[in-house]
Amino acid sequence: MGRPPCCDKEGVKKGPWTPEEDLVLVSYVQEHGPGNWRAVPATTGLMRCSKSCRLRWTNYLRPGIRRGGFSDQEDRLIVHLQALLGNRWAAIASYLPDRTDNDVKNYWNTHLKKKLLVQQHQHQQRAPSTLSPPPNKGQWELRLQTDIDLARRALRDALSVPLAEKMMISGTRGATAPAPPPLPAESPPPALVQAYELTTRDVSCMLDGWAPPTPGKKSGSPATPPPPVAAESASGSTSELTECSASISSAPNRRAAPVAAQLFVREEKAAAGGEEVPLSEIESWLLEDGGGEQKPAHDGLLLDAALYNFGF
DNA sequence: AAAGACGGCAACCGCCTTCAG
DNA sequence: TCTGAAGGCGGTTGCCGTCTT
Repeated sequence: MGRPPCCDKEGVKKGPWTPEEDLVLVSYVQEHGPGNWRAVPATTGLMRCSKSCRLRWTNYLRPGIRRGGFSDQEDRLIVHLQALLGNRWAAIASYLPDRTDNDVKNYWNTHLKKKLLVQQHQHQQRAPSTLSPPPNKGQWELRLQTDIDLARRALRDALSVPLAEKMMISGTRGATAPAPPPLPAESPPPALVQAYELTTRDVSCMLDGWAPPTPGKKSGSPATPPPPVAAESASGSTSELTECSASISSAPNRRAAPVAAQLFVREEKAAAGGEEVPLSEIESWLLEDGGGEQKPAHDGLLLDAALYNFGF
């Protein structure tokens, strides 16, 4: 015996979501919280599969999502992480607290991959010996260590950018999101507001004051307590963006603790003169070595070619 | 100005893991 | 303990807007 079926295949609507459907879904989540997606179609009358509802929420309607306008820092972080983790987009996106795995994946496939190929091609023309025959075992071990060192250094670099810079949108690349409308006086600063894609922001505004319920024992991280940021962000001194990041990190079914989100809050608290937030284990791992410069050990390292030729 | 090519991205598909019954 | 659905995730598709000819 298993669970009852989530939804029958017949009569399920496909294709783009309408604003009305979005509104229904947002209202449901506002009332019940994210999760138990199989109940959404039955409860709301939406003619959508539960999976489709979850996808729509996690990728577009969830508060705090930033669309398009990837910064150079984000570019670098994605490239580094992709080199280290491969196409594990969910893991990569966990280091970009306001990005979704789908967004990162699309951005990689449509922008970064091409950019990387061009840069690699240019590098091969400058130094054809770069892509040399595979190394022997000793070299391979050295390579692996270099990969790890590079990734750590990259993460340090990317995550140590001043908070204000992180929150700024470059506006020179990626999707051309329309400029947000004028904001009321009590709204967050423009730099923060720009972080939201227009339509998503509109819907997200409906969720003001809403906080995700405490994750149940459902899949994901049953033994993992919510990150510190979730509770601390409710202090009122933190920005809307921080709260969004916190709500993301504390959302149910989130497997990896978003380190970047924690760093976000640490930096913001430090900037505001607040108390020091303890370093997590991962942060400590990232930041150990005292930020010492590490040089690539091999010319033949493909990762080196990717990273350094990419202009990083 | 029109038509075809191209690129970006939202959404679907299918596989895998987790977990409820 | 077993079964099968839910949820998560990465790959892929197809629509739509933009660009080029």
